[in-house]
Amino acid sequence: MMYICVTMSNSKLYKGSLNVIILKLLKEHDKMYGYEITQKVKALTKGELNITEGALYPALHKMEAEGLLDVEVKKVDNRLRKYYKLTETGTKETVNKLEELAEYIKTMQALVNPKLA
Amino acid sequence: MMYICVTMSNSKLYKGSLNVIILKLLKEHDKMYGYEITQKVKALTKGELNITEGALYPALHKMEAEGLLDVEVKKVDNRLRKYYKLTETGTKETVNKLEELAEYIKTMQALVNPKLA
DNA sequence: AACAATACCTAAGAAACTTATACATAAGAA
DNA sequence: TTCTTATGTATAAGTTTCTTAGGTATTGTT
Repeated sequence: MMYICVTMSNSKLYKGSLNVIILKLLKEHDKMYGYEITQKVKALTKGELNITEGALYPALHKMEAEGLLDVEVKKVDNRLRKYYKLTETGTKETVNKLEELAEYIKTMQALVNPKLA
Repeated sequence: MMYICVTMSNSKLYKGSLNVIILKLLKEHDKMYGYEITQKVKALTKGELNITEGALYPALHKMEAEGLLDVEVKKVDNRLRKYYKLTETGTKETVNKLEELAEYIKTMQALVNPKLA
């Protein structure tokens, strides 16, 4: 049997949206580890958005370096997990980034679909 | 007198959104020149989105090279203008890109504001 | 025994921006 | 008159952020 994929199998991320996705997930779920984030995004978007590890891990490390995230390493089933959670600064930043995103989406909709504006 | 800017004076573009903005404007206005596009975007978004020339002109050139746009040079008031318009391919591409954007916005809203999904 | 899933990581390269600069004309203010 | 602003084009250097492609290691499945 053969299936033909009709939908965009993996639409490209728009630049900057990865950070706000991570922040939002951490805001909702308190603490998460990298692999968990990739699976969560996949599930929430029904497979439409696939966060690649090559994008995710550097992003997490950077946000940690910027003081937005705290890390806690745990060993589960003899495998390493790095749990990330928002710092106070990170929580504030999340609010800002979410506002920015909402604003941006509104702006884009006004541009692209002016009749609804 | 001193004023403090409260709004995002110039929110960064999300990667990929510039192309679809250009395509959409050309779909609505038949033909436009670069400077006109920057002014139009500024007006439509009340100054919130400023398309920089360093982003715009290379993008126009690339879309022309890809066969999405046709160019027509005109001299107005002794100044050069390059009018761009959609080719047939460009028109089709515009439809696709607009669909993709709508899809992406929906996905992001589901991620970031799951209560409304 | 081999493969998929889980879990982390980085390096090389592409792509799309920003910033800065350049050139040129016209209009308006100092 | 000279300087700045607006109009109009363009490119070069640098940054950020992603994709692609690898690497390591454990556990569970075929």
